[in-house]
Amino acid sequence: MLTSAPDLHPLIRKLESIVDLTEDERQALLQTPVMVRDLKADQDIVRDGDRPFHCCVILEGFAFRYKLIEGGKRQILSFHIPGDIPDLQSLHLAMMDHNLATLAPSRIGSITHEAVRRLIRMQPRIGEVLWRDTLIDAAVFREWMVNIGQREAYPRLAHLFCELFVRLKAVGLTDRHSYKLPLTQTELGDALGISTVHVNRTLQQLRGDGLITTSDRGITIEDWGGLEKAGQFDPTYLHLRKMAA
Amino acid sequence: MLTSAPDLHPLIRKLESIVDLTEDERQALLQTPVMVRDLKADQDIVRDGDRPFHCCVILEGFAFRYKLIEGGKRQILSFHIPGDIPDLQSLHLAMMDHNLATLAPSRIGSITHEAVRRLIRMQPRIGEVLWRDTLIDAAVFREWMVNIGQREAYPRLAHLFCELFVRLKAVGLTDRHSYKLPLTQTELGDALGISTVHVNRTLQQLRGDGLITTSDRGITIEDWGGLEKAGQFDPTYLHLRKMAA
DNA sequence: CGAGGCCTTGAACGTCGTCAAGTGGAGTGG
DNA sequence: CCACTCCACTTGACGACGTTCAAGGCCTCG
Repeated sequence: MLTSAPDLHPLIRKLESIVDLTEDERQALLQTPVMVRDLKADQDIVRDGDRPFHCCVILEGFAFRYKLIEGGKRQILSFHIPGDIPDLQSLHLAMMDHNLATLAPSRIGSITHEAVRRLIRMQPRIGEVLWRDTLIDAAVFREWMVNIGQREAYPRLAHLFCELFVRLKAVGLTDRHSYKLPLTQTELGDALGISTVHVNRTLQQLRGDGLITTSDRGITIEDWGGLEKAGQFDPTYLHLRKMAA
Repeated sequence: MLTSAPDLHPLIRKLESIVDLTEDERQALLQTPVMVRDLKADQDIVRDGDRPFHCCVILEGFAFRYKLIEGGKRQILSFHIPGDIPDLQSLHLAMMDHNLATLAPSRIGSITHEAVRRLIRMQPRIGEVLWRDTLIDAAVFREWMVNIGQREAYPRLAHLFCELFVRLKAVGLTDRHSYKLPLTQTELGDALGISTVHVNRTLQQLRGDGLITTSDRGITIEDWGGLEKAGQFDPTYLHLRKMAA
């Protein structure tokens, strides 16, 4: 748990996937005080009902947000990759209305709200970028609503795999057409609103149709065009500067 | 289509349901130039793919956001009531990724992005409130994801009716336990990810259980406690200052 | 008075959930 | 080094929640 010279480059890379940054802005970001922690997989970072006084940046690893409801069900709300600030909303919404946890062993940076506010005051354009980032967050929620509400299991899975590929590619975390994906089938199900058993069967179809192959903790897209079509995927809602292909 | 002395009070009322405003801030809002239009029901206000240069405020009536997908399906993303700024995200996301339309005859105000930016520059705290408003928007999306992804039709409908009641009450648009609700069963279905036929049958159950009664274009909650329980409703996610009961 | 929405109802079908059991790999401890 | 456990994945059977198709009634509006 160190407080010095943290590597905020994942954040900068992420922000540059949505806007240009000036040298001043980049410097201001790099000088922001960050506390870094290394967490194991499946550890809660912030919990429903908490009133956090800092925001988290994913520096390495994966995280996800989720809500639990009576009856033991869980809805996963989003997946987060290096550069994301999954609880940026806590800057203006005092109380957490969901949980944030690691999906895999991760390096997490914490920036106090105070420091974020100072950063925004010094570099107002960064404030706009952060606002914009939360708006993209909301845009992804909207697309997930469409996915969960209107599509069947097969396209639903396809769409998610497309989204993750494009987002990871935007921050340079893909390897050709493969990427790390430390998700269990239960987690996939909780994210997409389908049961684990059905995830299993549907994945087999996707593999059988030659769209993807899965390895230990990763996935390879064998037929991007086919997957995109199967998931009716259109990356516009991610509001990236340059689109992947 | 007039450009003078518009009544922005619905917006002020809405913003005051989430924060306190100073007199200066209220004045600044009232002096913001607004163009007012009266629209009929079922009219698109902004369309997917547009690059709007202004934001819309609902002054009277109801609106909703939706996405269309191949196959003719439609997902309704949110419902909007007087005081809401449903396309505030266009301030920082150039291209619309969904549609915005009226649900009933409505009076819509338009404020140019330019004017919004000026307002924020003059009254930075209003900028924070607007950011906060978009964050609440996202919080509602999250709760809808839970609703659509994890709950069955019966609680899903109950939850939506609870949410609309609390939101309308927060801006003073309820009458005891009744409120105007100009929604067809098809629209309810498209919002909740269930078919029209099933909405119909499930509504009959809600009525049969004495939780609600429906009139022409309105709904009355007959048993708030029961409805809340049926929908597992907890208004925390709306991040209002004072909660309704 | 006709037309078009919206609501309602019935019946058949299907996607998906639940229950249950079994496999296999990874990590733990004897 | 080999049980043993735990967890993720897999498979089969059955049932149910919800969809689709089809048709009829009611109200509003032109």
